[in-house]
Amino acid sequence: MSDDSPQPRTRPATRSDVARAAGVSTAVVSYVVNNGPRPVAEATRARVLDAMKELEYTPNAVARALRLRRAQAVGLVVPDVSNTYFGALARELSNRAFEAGFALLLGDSDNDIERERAQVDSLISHQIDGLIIVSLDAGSDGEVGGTPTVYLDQRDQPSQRTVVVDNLRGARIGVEHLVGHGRRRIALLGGMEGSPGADARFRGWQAALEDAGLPHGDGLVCRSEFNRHGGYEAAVALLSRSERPDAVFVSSDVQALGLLAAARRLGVSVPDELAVVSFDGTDDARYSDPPLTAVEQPIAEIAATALRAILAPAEPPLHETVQARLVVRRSCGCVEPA
Amino acid sequence: MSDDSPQPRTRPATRSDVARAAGVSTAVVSYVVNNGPRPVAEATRARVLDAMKELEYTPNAVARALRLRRAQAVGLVVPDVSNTYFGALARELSNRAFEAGFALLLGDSDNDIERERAQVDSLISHQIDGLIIVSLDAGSDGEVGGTPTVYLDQRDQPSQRTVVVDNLRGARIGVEHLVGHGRRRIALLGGMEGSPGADARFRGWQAALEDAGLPHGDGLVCRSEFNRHGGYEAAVALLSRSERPDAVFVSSDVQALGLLAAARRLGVSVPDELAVVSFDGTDDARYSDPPLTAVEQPIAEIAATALRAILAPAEPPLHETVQARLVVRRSCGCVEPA
DNA sequence: CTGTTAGCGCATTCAA
DNA sequence: TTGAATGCGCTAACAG
Repeated sequence: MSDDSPQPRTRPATRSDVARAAGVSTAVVSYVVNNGPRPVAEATRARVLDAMKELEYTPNAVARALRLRRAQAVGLVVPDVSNTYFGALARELSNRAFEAGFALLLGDSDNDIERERAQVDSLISHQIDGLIIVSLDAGSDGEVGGTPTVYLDQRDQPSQRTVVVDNLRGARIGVEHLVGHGRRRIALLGGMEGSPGADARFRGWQAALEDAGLPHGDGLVCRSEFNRHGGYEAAVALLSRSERPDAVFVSSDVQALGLLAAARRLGVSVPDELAVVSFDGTDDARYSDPPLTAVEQPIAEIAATALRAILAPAEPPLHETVQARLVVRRSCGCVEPA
Repeated sequence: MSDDSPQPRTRPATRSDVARAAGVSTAVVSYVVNNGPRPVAEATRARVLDAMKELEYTPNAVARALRLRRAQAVGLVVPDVSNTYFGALARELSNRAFEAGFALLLGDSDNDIERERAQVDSLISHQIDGLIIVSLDAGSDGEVGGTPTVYLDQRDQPSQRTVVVDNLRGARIGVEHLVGHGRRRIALLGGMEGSPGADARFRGWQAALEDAGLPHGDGLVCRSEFNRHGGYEAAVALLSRSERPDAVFVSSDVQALGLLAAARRLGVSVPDELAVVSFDGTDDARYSDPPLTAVEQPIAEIAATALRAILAPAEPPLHETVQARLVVRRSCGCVEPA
C-alpha cells in the first residue's frame, strides 16, 4: 500500500492515457480490455495490464455504450419497490444482473400508468439492453422501442414476450386448499381491476369456487391496491358485510398483512373464524401472525428466466410460465408441523 | 390514433434526422431541446418541435452523458433492497430522482463489502452524477472517484458527506420510553458490529440505560443481520437465556418482526412479558401484531436531503442530521388510542 | 438568431 | 500482431 505518489490526476485515465503509458496504440488497449477481437502478444498484453493498474484505469461505460449502442444495463420497472415482493424481485435481479456484468436501472411507476410510460421512455433513452417490467396495463403496446422487453404479467398482445407465474392455477390451488378445509364462503381480496396479474388471480378464485359449487358473487369480492393499507381498508369493508365470509383468498402478501391487522382490530380470529391464504410467499408471509399459508412465487426462477429472455442470444420461447407452489402455514387452519 | 404510416424506420431518429426534417442545423435542434443556451426564433422552434414529434425523436441519453460527462442519473447502493426500509428509501429516491429528470441506478450489495465496492465501481463507470450509499463499512474511503457521494450513515472520515438520522438520539428516545414503562432489563437486538448505523444505535441504547442506572452488559445484547430471519434467531437466543429481559430495543423493523415471531413461538407475550420498541417505523411496524412502537425515520426527508446534497449547485453543509421521532403503538405496553 | 465544427471515450475496419 | 483513422449522438464554443 505505498500510496505515497502525489497523484494530482484530476480526471480518470482514459484509454489513450493507458496507450501512451504502455507505448502502444489505443486499439491494442481495447484488444486487451475486451479480449479481442484481435490477438495481442503476451509481452504487449502484460505492459498494457501494468499501465492499466498503474493508472487505475476503468473503462468508461458510457462511451462504450454509445459506441456499441448498448449500455450493459437492464431496466426494471415495478409499481412499488417497497412492496416486499417487488423488493425481493429487484434484489434478485440486481444481483444476477451484476454477476452478468450489467447494471440495473430501476423505475418505480408509483402505481401510475402515465409514470410507468415515462419511466420506460427514460430507461430506453439510457440505451438499456433490455427491459423487465411489471406493467399496470395489460393492453399497452408500442412502448418498447426496439429494446428487448419482457413483461412479468399476462399481456393482451400475444406478440409481447412474457415470463409469468401461472396466476390462474396458483390462485386455484390456494382456493382449493381453503375448500378442502370445509370453508364455504370464500371471499377474494384482490388487486385493482385491469391490473393483469390481479385479473388472472381473480379468475382462478372464480374457477375453483365454480368447480366446488360454492358462491363466488360480487358480494364476496373486494379489491385494493397492492399494499398493506389497501388490504386493511378492503378487509374492514369485507368483514363488516352482513354475511361475513369464513375464508379469504388474498392476492398478495402485503394485502394479507393488512387483512390480518383488520381482523385483529375487529376481533375476528384467524384461522378459526376466518381462514386465509395469500399469494406471493415472501418473508412477509413467513413472519406474520399467524404465519400465512401462501401460494409462493419462485422469485429466483422468475428473475433468472426474465434476464435470460432478454440477454440470451438464442431466442427462448416467447412466453414462459413458471409454477407457484402452495406453502402451508397456519393461517388456513392447518397445524404447522414442528 | 391513425397509425397507418408504414414507418419502416429501423433505428431511432437522431438529432440530425430532426435537423434535416426541419431544415435547420443540428445546433438549433439542441437549442430547442435544451431550451438554450442560445435563443431560437419562435417559428423555427415550432418547425423543430413538429419534426421531433413527427419522427418520434427521443434524445439519446448516453451520447448526452458522454458529451456532458454526466448521465443524468444517480446511483443508490444498499445492503438489501428487500428490507422494507431500504425498499421504501429506493422508492422515494426513484420517484424524486425521476421528477428531477434523473434515472436511478440500483446496486444491491447483498451485505457483502466486496460486492459493495464492485457495485460502486460499476455505477461510477456509468458516469452517474452522484452516489447515495448505505455502506457496510464505516471506514471505507477512496471509493468515490470524483463522483459526489453522500453516505446515509456515520463515517469514520469526517471529510465524507453524510445525511444521517440521529441514530444515537433515536435509540435513546426509544430506550427511554421503555424505561418509562418501568422495565428494568432492557435488551438490545442490534445489527452486526461494524455496521455504522448499528453501532450508533448500540451506543444510544447503552447511554440511555447508563443514565437510568440500569444494566447494559453483554448479557443483554444480541446481534443479527438486518432481516426477519436474523431477528428471529437472535431473539430465540436472547429469550432462552436464564435471566430473560423484560423489554427489547430492536434496531430495525424487520428484525423486530422476527423477534415477534420468536416470542409467539416461545409463548412470551408482547408487550406484557416483553415490551418492544423498534427502529425504522416503516409499514412493517404499523401492521405487525402487536403494532410496533417505533423510532420512525423520516424517509422522505432523508431522500430529499440526500438528493439535494448531491445535485444542488450550492454546496450544502457536509453533514446533515435528521431527527427520528417516536411513534407509539402497542408493543411497548402503551394502549393505542382509538 | 443560426450554422459549422471539434471533440467526449471507445470499438473496429483497414492498412501495414 | 499492431496502428491510424472513423464515427456512435450530442453540446457548445465560435463564427457568421
